[in-house]
Amino acid sequence: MLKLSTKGRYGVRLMLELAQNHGGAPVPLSDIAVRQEISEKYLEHLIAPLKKAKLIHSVRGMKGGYTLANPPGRITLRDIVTAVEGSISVVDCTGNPSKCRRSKNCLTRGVWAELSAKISGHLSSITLQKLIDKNTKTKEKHADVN
Amino acid sequence: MLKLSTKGRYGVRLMLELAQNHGGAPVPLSDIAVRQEISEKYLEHLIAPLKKAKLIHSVRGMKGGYTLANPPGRITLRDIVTAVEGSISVVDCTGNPSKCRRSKNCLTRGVWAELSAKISGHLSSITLQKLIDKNTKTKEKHADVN
DNA sequence: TATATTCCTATTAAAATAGTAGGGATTTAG
DNA sequence: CTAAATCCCTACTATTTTAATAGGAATATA
Repeated sequence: MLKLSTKGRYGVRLMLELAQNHGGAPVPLSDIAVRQEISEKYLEHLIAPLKKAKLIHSVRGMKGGYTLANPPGRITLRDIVTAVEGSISVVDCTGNPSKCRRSKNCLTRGVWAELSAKISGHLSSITLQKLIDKNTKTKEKHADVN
Repeated sequence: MLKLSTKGRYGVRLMLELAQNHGGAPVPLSDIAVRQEISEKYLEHLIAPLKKAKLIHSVRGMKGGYTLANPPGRITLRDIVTAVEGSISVVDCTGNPSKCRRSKNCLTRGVWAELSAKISGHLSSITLQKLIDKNTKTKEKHADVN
C-alpha cells in the first residue's frame, strides 16, 4: 500500500550507478550487482524495462554493459519509476464509463487522480544529476538500505 | 506499486458515508454495505482501525452503528489513510543507522522520504467536508468504481 | 426473549512481489 | 577459432500481501 516495490527502489540505484559512470565505458551488471548487493539475475529484470523505455543503451559481448541513453540531467525519477513499475497512478481505474453509478465514487476518483499527478510531478523534478550533486555535497553522512 | 489498496479506497468511501450522515443517528455497517456494495464483513476490517484511531465512535446493539468522532471539516484523508493503511511512507526504512554503508543509498532514501512527506501533506489538505462540497457541485456527472 | 447490531479471531483464496535457474546470442580477446 | 564475458529471454518458485469469508461472542433495544 502506497509502497514503492524493489523495482522502483533498485531501479533508481541501478540508474544512479550508470549516471555516475556517464561518459565512460559501458558498465556490466556484474559490477552493479557487487556494488549494490543485488543479484545480477534480479538486475536483469530491472534493466529490461529500462532498455525498452530507451533510458539506457546496451552493448553486448565481452567489455559490454550499459550506458545512459541521455545525460543524467535529462533523466528523471519519474522516467525510471514509470519504466520499471509500469505506471505511477495510485489507483487502477482506467475509467470504464459504462459502470457509472454512485456519484460518491466519482469524487474519490478525482482525489486519487490528483494525488497521482502530484506524485508524478514531484518525481519529474528530480533528475539523476540532482541526486549526484546532492551526494557529493552530503558526503561522509550516514546511509541506509533502500 | 504505489497503489492504494482497497483499505484506503474503501476506507474513504466508508468515512464519506458517515460524513454525509453527520449529526444524525448512528449508521450501521449493513447500510453502508448495501450503498457502497462492499460486504459487511469486509467493512468490519476497515472500521476497526478507524475506531482505534478515534476517527469514529460506535454504538453497540440494536439501533447502533457508527458516527464520526469529529466534524467532516476536521477529518482529512491523511487521517483515514494512515489509520487503515498503517502509514503513508513510500518506503519501509525506519532508519537502522547501524547498517550504514553506501552513501548512494542515503541519497535515495532522502528522496523517498521527501515524496512521502509530499503525499502526506497533500492528503492533509483534503477534508471530508471538501469532498462533500465538491460532490454537491458536480452532481449528475459520471462516476467510477474506486 | 428475539433481534440487530458491534466486536473479535481464524481461515482461505488469489494476486503481487521478490528472486532463482538455465540456456541462447553476441562480441571481444587471445 | 575458441574461450570467456557479457547481454538477452523465458520459465519457474517461494514468500508475502491483499482481499475476502466465516463463525460466533458480547451488547443493547424493543
